[in-house]
Amino acid sequence: MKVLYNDGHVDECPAEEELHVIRHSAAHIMAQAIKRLYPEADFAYGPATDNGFYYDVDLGDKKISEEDFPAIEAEMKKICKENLKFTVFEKSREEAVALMEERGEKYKVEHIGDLADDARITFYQQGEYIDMCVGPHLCYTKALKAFKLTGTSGAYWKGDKDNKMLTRINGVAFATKEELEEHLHMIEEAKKRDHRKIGREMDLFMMRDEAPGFPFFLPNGMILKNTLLDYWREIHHKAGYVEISTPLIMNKQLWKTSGHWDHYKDNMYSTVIDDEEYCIKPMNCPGGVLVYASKPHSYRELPIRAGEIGLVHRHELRGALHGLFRVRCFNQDDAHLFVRPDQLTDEIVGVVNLIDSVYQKFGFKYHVELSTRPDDSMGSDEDWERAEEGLKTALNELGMDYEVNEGDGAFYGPKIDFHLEDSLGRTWQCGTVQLDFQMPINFNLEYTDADGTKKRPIMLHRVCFGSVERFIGILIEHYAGKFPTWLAPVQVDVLPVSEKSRDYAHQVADKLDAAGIRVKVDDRDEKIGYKIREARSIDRVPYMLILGEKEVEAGNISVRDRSGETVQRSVDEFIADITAEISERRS
RNA sequence: GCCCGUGUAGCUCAGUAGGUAGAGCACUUCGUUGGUAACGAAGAGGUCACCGGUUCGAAUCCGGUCGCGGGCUCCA
Repeated sequence: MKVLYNDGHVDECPAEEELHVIRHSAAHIMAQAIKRLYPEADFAYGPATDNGFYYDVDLGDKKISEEDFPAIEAEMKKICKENLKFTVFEKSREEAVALMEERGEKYKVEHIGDLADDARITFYQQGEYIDMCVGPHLCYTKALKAFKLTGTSGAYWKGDKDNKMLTRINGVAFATKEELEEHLHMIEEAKKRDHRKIGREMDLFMMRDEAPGFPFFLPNGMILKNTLLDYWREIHHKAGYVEISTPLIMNKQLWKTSGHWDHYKDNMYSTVIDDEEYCIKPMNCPGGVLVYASKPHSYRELPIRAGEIGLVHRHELRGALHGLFRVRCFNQDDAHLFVRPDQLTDEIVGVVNLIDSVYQKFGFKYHVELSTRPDDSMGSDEDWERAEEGLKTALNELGMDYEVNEGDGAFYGPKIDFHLEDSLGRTWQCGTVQLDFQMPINFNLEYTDADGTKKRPIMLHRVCFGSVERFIGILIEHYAGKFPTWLAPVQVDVLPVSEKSRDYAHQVADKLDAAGIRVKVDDRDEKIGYKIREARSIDRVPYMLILGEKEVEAGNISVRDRSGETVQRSVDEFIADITAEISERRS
């Protein structure tokens, strides 16, 4: 595919960049269409995205909603059909400002002001539409063949909540109509995996208007949660962790000492007890610190790795709430490590490896970010530099790829974040390792070193799942509710064909139950096809036992797995196999 | 918190021009004893999110509140 670069030359585009160019050009063509239909439209940023593009636009008093999409798409198609030629030209800063002012593009004028002094300022033009852009772009509008507008939303100018909110119009674009159709179909399929939908169908959890952002876990969801925590306890015990539990409510003075009151109070719930102010913990660390500080420590004891499944409450903005992914109370699979400086890198590496092993267990794709010092932070520059260096050293030692997320660290220290994908490809922060010099200072934590002097330990905060609730949401979408047997709330559904095999079904189920298998009997007065349908599409059980007169007579069972394959087996054989599958936590 | 959209039975959704509500599934009962993705019939179930306004009359129109959805901001 030939594209137009911003120095004016036309060249073959590297294959891996083609879609990006198509999508970016689609944004320009959409802007042109909108400008034709809404002359007052003032455009801000309009980049390509993973599957498409968007343009942020200020429409003054006018509004664009999805109802207007057919008209905009029709105009875009018309522009494509006109087969306008893309051209490019460069301007000096003054000329650029003059051009954009003349065309009433105030956001572009502001953007020019933000560009580096030596930046080349180039403009792409197709037909009457001119846009400041570094390109490259398609050569002709006809080269855009497959696109669709997908929605509108609000977006702050330059991503700053103190700025004006613009209208963002999103679209998707592909090289061919077939790929576009395939993508739209994929999105439809992905929506069926939504954890909110599956959570309801499988009776895992529920939300109520009476408690927005505070999930209710139902019996099936509790099995899932507890099974995950059993796994967590096992691997943490092996990795040398101990477990503690600290109070949900602690007095306000503690949160002042920790720094939470100064840096996090907008997110904290509080209450009054005996006329004194108390806070509901938004994080577990101060509790963990009090446990450490409760007695003297020797250098020989370190590192101390104290785990805590801690329920935290945070006042999240209601517009941010999202199923189990963003809630107002959640369990962190937390741990605080108190380490000597010479142990730091090894401990970070150990934590990162532990998190990686958990994600591999479930087959998750993830990416890593190193988040650095935020504006609102505590502590000295030197400590922050040391801390950021410490995390980088560990990541480099592991040979791990990571992005740097400037200014996104915790107020007490920088962090390594692990981001997992949901069914629609949105990413959510789950695991994190945070390095903290501040909390040990604020609480005057010490250990006695080999030479008898008092030293300050370094503190690591870390989670693997992150939020157990969020992790469960990701798991539900990852497996589309078809959990591996060890996690499945119902592992075996026993389906008698008729009343004649009902007693036998209960006998078999009792035997499985005695072997510790999570089993259910569907002895309703329904036909076998109906029961199978429900067991696979609603309960999503790994195994069904189909028991009719044939099995009663033979004294065996028919085992139907998720693929629909059915085999005749003895009950004992089946119990032996499924027990092994569960205890090995096979995926 | 901000922008847009939205809120009718447990779930998925109809409800045309304002005249106090419907379907399918689920549920209950009865019949049916059925062999690998929906057996038949009957019944029960809703102050149409909430508050206020317009109107002789509001699920329907208007305002506010709350919830939910897609984003932004923020975050595990």
